[in-house]
Amino acid sequence: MDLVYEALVSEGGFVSAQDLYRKLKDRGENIGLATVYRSLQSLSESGSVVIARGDDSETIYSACEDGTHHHHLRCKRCGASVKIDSEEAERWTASVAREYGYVEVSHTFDIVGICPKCQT
Amino acid sequence: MDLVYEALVSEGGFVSAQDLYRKLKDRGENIGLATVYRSLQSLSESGSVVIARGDDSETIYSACEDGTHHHHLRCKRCGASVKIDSEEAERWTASVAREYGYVEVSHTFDIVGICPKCQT
DNA sequence: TTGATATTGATAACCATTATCATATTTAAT
DNA sequence: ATTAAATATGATAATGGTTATCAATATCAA
Ligand SMILES: [Mn+2]
Ligand SMILES: [Mn+2]
Ligand SMILES: [Zn+2]
Ligand SMILES: [Zn+2]
Repeated sequence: MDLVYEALVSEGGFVSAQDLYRKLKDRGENIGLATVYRSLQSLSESGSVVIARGDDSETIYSACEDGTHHHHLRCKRCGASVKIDSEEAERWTASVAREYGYVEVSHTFDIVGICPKCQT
Repeated sequence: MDLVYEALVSEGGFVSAQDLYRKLKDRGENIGLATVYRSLQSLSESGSVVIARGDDSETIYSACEDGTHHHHLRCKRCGASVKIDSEEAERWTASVAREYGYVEVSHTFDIVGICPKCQT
């Protein structure tokens, strides 16, 4: 668990469970894939890891200490992400939900692009 | 292809390929699961079907003739969805992308709640 | 020390999706 | 209408990320 969290923190951005597992193994750690999944799962439940869905069918994870509601702008090349303020978008979703009479409305924003460093 | 499209239209909202397949079989149609996937795939490429990712790991599809960029507010109970105007959110994402120097930025909004009909 | 409890790693199972392939259907040319 | 090539279809196997299982190991409290 601590090992997985460390590795994820040092990763800096979003990474898949499989990739994280490979990197840990390559580093010589004795760890199982199931443990990586389990750790990421409980870390996300405890709020220190955020989850997103990459372009493909892999779930990707990133360490994020901030427990308050926010979103990320993520690089599709390297996985780097920046926390972004979303007040404006929050108000928009709330007003849309009200307009159509939907309740218990939640949302997921997946915003991806190419970060400054990855631009040739 | 036409059969799949019809079924999806009559469905009204979002539904998974597996569910659509089951409903077609229950209706007595002679169709294969692969054909359902293939049809939904090409329909989405031709722009008459939109794709989203449900809470679980299933991809869900909905007939949507509107080829312009827009988003949906979807009911997590019955799959019903309403097309929503997102100009405000579009401007927000564009400004965020500019602020952090990200280019080629695209986004996916998944906004789900409980529709008026499904509220007890 | 000892016994109960929780964690771990290896591996099998799961399941949505895709690839394969033989058959059936459509299309175009003769 | 015949025939041959091209395309679409359904059945089924394969893929791959994720989860379940389980025996072994570590942790903890008497
Ligand atoms: Mn938000
Ligand atoms: Mn948009
Ligand atoms: Zn980058
Ligand atoms: Zn509903």
